[in-house]
Amino acid sequence: MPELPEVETVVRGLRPKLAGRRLVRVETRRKDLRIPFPRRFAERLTGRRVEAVERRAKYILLRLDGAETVLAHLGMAGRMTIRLRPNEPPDKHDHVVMITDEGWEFRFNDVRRFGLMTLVADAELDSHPLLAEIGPEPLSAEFNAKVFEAAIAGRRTPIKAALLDQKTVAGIGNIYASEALYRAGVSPKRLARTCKGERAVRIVAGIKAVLADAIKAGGSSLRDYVQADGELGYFQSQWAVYDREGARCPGCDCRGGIKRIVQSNRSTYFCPSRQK
DNA sequence: CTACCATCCTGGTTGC
DNA sequence: TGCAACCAGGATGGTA
Repeated sequence: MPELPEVETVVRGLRPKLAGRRLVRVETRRKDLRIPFPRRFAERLTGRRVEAVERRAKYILLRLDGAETVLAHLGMAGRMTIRLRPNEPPDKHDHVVMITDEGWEFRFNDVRRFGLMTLVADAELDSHPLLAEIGPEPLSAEFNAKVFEAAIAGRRTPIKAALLDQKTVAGIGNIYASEALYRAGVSPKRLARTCKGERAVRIVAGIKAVLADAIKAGGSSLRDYVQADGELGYFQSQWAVYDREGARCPGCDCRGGIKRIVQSNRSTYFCPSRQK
């Protein structure tokens, strides 16, 4: 899926067209995605004002008037776009369409339907099952080496798997886990509980740096991901290791180049000579 | 707690 | 060219 940088880019694209606007027409075009839409979802949104567009972890939040929030996740292949395109028929995989009072058309397209969109009362947002267990925002000051070390203390799982666990830290997925560990010089196979002290400092710095760089580039585009205006991100050209099996490591002259291994059934890429 | 596997779903790519 | 197998940015729930 879109990981944190891609979701952040989508949020930044949606915000100028959605925040402060009223939804004059809302349509769901099937009854569920990963989970069912709430009862009368479209009716309950129609006429509401979007007060803010925010991100938490990989979730997109449309804060509505009336103290409710649309909580949305893009899954692996979800796209949210917003354009002026009157009367253009929806695509087969456009599952939600919303029109604002200024005539902008929002579409949630998701071929694989691993995404979701639901409606939550603001009072229940923090304790909502989808959000309650999620760890700190990696780009916030509250995510630091001390907090990170505490989160992984005692865990016998490989550090790569621990980074994919949203309880450890929010928003990291398969691409940025590999990239962050490369920047940190830490092997993805190293047990989480051994990533203490200087290693923890380097991993936290690696996470923050790679996510910030990726946001600057508008995220990574391959296959499904596009920004809210349909443009492509370009961070994939800056990947050091992800999807680069056999390529030269950009940081050293090691012979073997980038290696690919499988952990928890997901591909991991790293440079064995730089990452210990 | 942990590892591991299957599952949801579609479509693009690879290999025979 | 056809077709089947495999693979994919996520998350969850079951098993051992």
